[in-house]
Amino acid sequence: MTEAQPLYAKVKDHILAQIRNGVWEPGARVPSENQLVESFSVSRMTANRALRELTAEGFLSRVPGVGTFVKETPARSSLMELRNIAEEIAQRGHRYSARIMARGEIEANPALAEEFEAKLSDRLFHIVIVHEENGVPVQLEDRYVSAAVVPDFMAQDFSSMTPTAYLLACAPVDELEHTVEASLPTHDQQRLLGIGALEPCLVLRRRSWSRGAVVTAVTLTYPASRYALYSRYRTSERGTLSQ
Amino acid sequence: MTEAQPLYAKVKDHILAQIRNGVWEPGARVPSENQLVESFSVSRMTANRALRELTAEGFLSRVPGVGTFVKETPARSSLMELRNIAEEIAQRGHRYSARIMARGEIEANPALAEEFEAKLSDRLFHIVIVHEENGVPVQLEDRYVSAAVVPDFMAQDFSSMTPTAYLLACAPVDELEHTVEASLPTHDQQRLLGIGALEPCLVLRRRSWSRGAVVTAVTLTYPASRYALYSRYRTSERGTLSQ
DNA sequence: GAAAGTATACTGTATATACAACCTTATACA
DNA sequence: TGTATAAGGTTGTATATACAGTATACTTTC
Repeated sequence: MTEAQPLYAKVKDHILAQIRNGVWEPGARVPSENQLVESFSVSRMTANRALRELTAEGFLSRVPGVGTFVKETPARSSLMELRNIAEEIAQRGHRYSARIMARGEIEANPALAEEFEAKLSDRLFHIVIVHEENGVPVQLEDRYVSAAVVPDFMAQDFSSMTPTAYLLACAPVDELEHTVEASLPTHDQQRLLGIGALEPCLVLRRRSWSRGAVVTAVTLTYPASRYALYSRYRTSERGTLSQ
Repeated sequence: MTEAQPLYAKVKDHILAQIRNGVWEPGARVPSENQLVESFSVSRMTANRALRELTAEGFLSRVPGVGTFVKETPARSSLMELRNIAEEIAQRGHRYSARIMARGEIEANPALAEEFEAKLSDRLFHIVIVHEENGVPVQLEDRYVSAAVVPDFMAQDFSSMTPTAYLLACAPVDELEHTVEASLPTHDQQRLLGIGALEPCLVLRRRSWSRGAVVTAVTLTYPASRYALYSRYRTSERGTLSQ
């Protein structure tokens, strides 16, 4: 967990933490490169790299001759909010249930290592859950979790709290990646979801990052006839839409 | 227009150009830092910055002790942004083309009237376009547009400017609704997209509002094998990092 | 008092140098 | 033949140094 971290990453983390904890509000001035040189005992190039990367990542804005400032970040709603499927079903007045079909701890294979931006020897938790609405399977969750980031993951009781909810409570998400595609179900998926071979499925893949590390990678499979993804939101004043 | 460009930017541009022009295919090896030092007469730190930034931007992948390689970039579309499919395809260095399969003006039927929150007598434009990447259909666009909001819609030449781009220029979007589902293609869709009956499709439905009125309702159908929806963003950041 | 000049602080870029970690390949040895 | 070992190339990080460009505050000059 406590890996040897490069110096520039330590500086980045410190600044990000101040922003996340609200110590430095949007618009606030961030220490100059020379001040960071003093307080962290690093070279100016190292401080510069930390500030430059945070700027490229959208957290800061810099003005030559003036200083560095926390960027204004209006809230954005997204198509893919991290919604809790249990709550969602309950909200519709239906009965939620879950069946855990598999759980274990494995070593990362090459594909998983790349997905987690980690090494081959790293350990991952794996869990397969079928989520049901009124007893009918509506979502197949196939999830890998970094054991380094969330060591206590397996101790949880996922019939009472969904993995999504638990992970959100453990590690603040600061980056999300989604891929949505359509596919016909495999034999396993047909069996677990109780659907036919010709029923198309939505497949949503999500990776989430916390403090620069991949926390979890999950594949959610929805039978098309029982589920659709939906979102509706207002765009902010300045507009989140690019052409 | 030829601005004074930093050296690291010149190196970046050169590498990007080779990738965009297809000189360096995905997976191909990129010159090492020391080779760039030689050919560009820069210091290794400058070459390193160029390669590091291109890696952060998703164009390259680097392996310590081995080398730097052009990253594979699968066909993906951003979920959150209203992006122009023509630009998206061009950005991948591929050829974009479009075929208009139908266009006309109709009166709203009950279903459409409800969708547009309008009256039955209201007039709507209808257009069906097949978007192609390197001559292969990748998206079927079935769009209705409010004639009241965008009276000049039909006067446009949609082989040179996509409807999305035109509508964005006409009416600022202040609300968006998305639905994503999976389905098997209808006969018409099979014919228009040139796919088989067993190829599942992603179906994205979008409604957009401007000044309280529905501007357009569109159904986009993507063959699963040729396209996936993609988004990646930082939760505290404004712009989507689509790459 | 206003304009011009000056000092200072800050960011942006570029270089030379150094060392660590990693991977591949060739070589020496058992 | 198989196994260590060494060598060389590659990326990753860190430092010290230098100079350019920009904005602000202060001082001088008219």
